[in-house]
Amino acid sequence: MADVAERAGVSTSTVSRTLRGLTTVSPEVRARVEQAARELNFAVSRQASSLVTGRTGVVAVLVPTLNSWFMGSALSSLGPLLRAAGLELTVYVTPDLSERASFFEHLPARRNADALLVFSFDLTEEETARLDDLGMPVIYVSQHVEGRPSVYVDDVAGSLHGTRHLLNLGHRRIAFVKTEPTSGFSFSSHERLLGYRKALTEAGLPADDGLVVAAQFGDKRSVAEAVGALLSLREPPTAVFAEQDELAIALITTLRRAQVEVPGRVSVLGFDDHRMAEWFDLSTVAQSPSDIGRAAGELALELMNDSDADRERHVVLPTHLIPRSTTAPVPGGQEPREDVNPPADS
Amino acid sequence: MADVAERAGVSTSTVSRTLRGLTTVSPEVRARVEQAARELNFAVSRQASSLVTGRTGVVAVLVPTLNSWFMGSALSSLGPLLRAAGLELTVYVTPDLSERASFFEHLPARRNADALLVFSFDLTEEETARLDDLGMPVIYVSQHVEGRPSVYVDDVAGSLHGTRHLLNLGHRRIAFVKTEPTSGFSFSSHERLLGYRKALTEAGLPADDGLVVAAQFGDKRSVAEAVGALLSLREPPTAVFAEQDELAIALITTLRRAQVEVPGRVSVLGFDDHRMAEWFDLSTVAQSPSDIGRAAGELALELMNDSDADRERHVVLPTHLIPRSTTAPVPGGQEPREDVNPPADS
DNA sequence: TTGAAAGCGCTAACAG
DNA sequence: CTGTTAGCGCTTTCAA
Repeated sequence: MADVAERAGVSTSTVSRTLRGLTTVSPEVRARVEQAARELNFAVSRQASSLVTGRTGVVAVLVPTLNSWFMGSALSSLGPLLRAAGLELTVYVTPDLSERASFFEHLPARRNADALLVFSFDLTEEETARLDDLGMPVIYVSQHVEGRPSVYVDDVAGSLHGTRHLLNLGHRRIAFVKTEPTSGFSFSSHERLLGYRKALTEAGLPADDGLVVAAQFGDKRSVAEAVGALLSLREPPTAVFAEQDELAIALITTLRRAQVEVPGRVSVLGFDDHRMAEWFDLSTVAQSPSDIGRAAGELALELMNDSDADRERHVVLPTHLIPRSTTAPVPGGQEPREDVNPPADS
Repeated sequence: MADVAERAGVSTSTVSRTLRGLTTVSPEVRARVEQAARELNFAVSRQASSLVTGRTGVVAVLVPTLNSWFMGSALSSLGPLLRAAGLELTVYVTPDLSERASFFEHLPARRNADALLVFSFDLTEEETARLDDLGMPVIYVSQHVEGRPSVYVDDVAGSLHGTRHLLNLGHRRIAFVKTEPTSGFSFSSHERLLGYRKALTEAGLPADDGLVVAAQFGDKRSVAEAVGALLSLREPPTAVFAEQDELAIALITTLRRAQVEVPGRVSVLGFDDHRMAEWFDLSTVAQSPSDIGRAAGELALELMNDSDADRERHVVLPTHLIPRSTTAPVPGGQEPREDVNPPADS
């Protein structure tokens, strides 16, 4: 910066002011400084400036993985939003429990970010407490934590509506397939199961634990076992609600391979509206990760810049049922019954 | 840090040495300092330390998007690798040309990273030159640039082998469907087309431009048009090689919807071995993005830490043909001909 | 093995 | 509107 100052014939203070866009610089001086900076290919060292301002100019995100449709979409919208605000995005990828433990032990973000976005984690009390005294805004994304800023879709309502759709098609035996609980790395899982149960209760149907099974969509065997469990029930389901689209696709493939027609014999409903859902013509409950990313970024900016901002704000995004061709009326021509519809819409 | 020093009854120099793991600290002092640091919940400010050391402790990546199977997998393996080396990962997401221009204009990474990994870009000479005097190692990933460190799979060989597979099944009319050229955001595209052409030439087949069409897999209409173009040829293809798995899936869906059996009438081969490929039972040419991410990270570490390292090293990763159920012998029972096989294996 | 002192490159407060 | 001055929190000589 000293070089730039010398070349422009001014002090470093002036260079600093110019480069930060302060208005208290005369146009001619500004022009000279900018040219000098350009000629010398100068860029301000964030390290040095943050040392004195106390702001790092970076927003950190903690994610279980980057290898998912959800995270990819969310961060792809978050990134540009932050850059537009002059901020950098640093990512902590925590694929397993030991990485996670290490993150919480060292909290490397501590002094190296102005805000932290925590994605899709199911945190322990202790972990949350740890983050509380991190000294920066912490936003919980795709999950909600009491009394802390959060951004998420209403998973309960989403699966409530999804299940109602199946009920309205006349289905009475509706299974729910959840992902294998990879301890602490998913939050929505419970909520979606909750919405499913709520809809059944609403319809006066008894809870049947045999209809709730778990599977990992990366693992053909586990999917086959889940399907097997359902098909071997005394009274097998006529519809399956999958916790995620990818799981739904795995289920459909497995069912069809076993000569069980979808939706002829079993309807399958997903959750996400994953990019692949359209090609599979999968009926699903849509959420928009890019909206989530954007909302989370905006909330982060607000909390960073405005100390009066509501530090307990919850931003809840909607879901939308997208009926496509993997859900159909219950086989046997049974007409949807009136009493299926809930007394009032939530 | 001063607080820690006081609490441990030593100087800040000693604290600094301890926390960096230097061996020139007596065990008892080290213990005291570590405890004090823990009690005060202290973390070193990267900003301050990098100001004096000149190293930022961050590795930057420039990516066109995060919203893809490839990027997600690559970064999911890169992230933990860097963290293990005590480095942070900052991501510049550049989804469009204006963001890209802005990145190259300001080069925000300039003084704020120790290395830059550039993913999947098709750079202009000028952009490459710009990166050359960034003052840090720049590694080109999933692309190769003459005289610069690069990590990529051998796309040419991959599609050469893929095409040979189709030839060996007796196919003679083999189409290639590429992605719409989103100017400058893909590199492998050309290479894969090249490998395809090479295989045809090898087999003594003429190049037929009518067999090469473009489509965007996000856009049903464009996929339908591409399929239409192929089906309306005087002599339609009996096999289609798609530049990417997602495109292959879109093609298969579109073909089947049009009552064109796959692989009964048309074989379809993909490229990537995307997570979904297995569920679709898609024949494909596999690459491993997580291996790429890992190799890129290792190369970056090497270039950052060892000034004698080869600054022009190219790491080329292999591809593997995975035959599944979307490729079959050419319809009509025509036997594979001997002269299809190339004189020598590459 | 430890401490004292001198900056790293920048911004902020205060004069002018 | 611009320059001077004093640090921000660390690491690194250099001495002890």
